Amino acid sequence: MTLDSETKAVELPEHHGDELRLWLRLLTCTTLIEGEVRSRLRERFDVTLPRFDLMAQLDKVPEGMTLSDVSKRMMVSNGNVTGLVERLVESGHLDRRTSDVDRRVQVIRLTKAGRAEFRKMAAEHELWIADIFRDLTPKDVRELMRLLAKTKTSAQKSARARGDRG
Amino acid sequence: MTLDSETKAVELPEHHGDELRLWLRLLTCTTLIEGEVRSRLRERFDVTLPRFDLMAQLDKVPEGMTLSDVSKRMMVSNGNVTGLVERLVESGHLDRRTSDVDRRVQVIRLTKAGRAEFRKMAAEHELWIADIFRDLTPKDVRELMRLLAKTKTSAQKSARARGDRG
DNA sequence: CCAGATTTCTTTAAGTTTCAAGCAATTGGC
DNA sequence: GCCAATTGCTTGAAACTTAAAGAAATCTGG
Repeated sequence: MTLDSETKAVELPEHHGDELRLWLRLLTCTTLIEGEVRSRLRERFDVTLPRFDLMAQLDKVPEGMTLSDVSKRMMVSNGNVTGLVERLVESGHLDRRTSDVDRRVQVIRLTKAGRAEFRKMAAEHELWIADIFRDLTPKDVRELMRLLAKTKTSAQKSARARGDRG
Repeated sequence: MTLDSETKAVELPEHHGDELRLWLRLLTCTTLIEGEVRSRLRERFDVTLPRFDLMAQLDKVPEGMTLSDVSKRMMVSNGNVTGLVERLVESGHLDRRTSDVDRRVQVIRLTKAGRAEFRKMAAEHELWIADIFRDLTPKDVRELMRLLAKTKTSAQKSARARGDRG
């Protein structure tokens, strides 16, 4: 018993290396895919990933969203969205108007041109993603979906437990 | 048969929604965890995530690495590393010297102080990660590792097939 | 040896991102 | 109605990021 506790001493203060390796692998996968998508978007459509992401959010809601909504959905800061929207309005992709009921609120929508351009990009984008995940069987995909859902819940719980607000 | 092909028409041009949803979920998970780690690093140690990541790379290799090595390992651009290293040398965390054998090459290492500080941060960091993944069973972790490995390989293959270099 | 190609790193411009501070509008309690 | 707190957004500073172009050193094949 004494011997046993000695041999295991190195990993005694709890063994958390597996979770760390998992996190690094998750990060590597995402970085890899994100970089690939970013390259293709630039090369094929000369658009940045953040702009594409913002347009993707808006495409789902024809009646438009507030900046706060976008900010929450994209999980980025308010100030970030302000700047992104500014440039997309400038380039004619977005339409922006102040809410009638609350003059603090800015409602943004895709313009007709913006929507058309986004749909064109989104169609190709979907094929890229399919190609990137080509080696995964439908069962792999289902299983990953399940495990990532569990991961998300776990992470959210951990964040909430800490205090959540800085 | 004619009827069948008509009813399926909407999803005929290939069905790739599952992969897209999987990608979005993967991205959500990573963004969520990354944000949580970023917050904690700032709050607890007043350090940014990129600096922590760079120091983590260097901690694994006491004899030091070149900027190119770091750039490849972190999957970020060369210019990015140049700036990061500049600031970390400035703050005394990194030591930098020109290689004797190749005067283009800059070798960087953690200073004694830098290493001590990193080790302190890394110990807590590992606990945060363990907490974030708390709900996953050891089996879940193994399974995720396996599926993400497969995903990584698939994504790399897809990137290579495209041409890889922009 | 030498010219051209390659590699390593830096620089530049533009854009993204966060955090913190601040302003304006709204809401809620009294 | 009024004041305080909250909410929605903007601004400013600093840092991060990429892509592209450039400088310096090395390598390669004559």
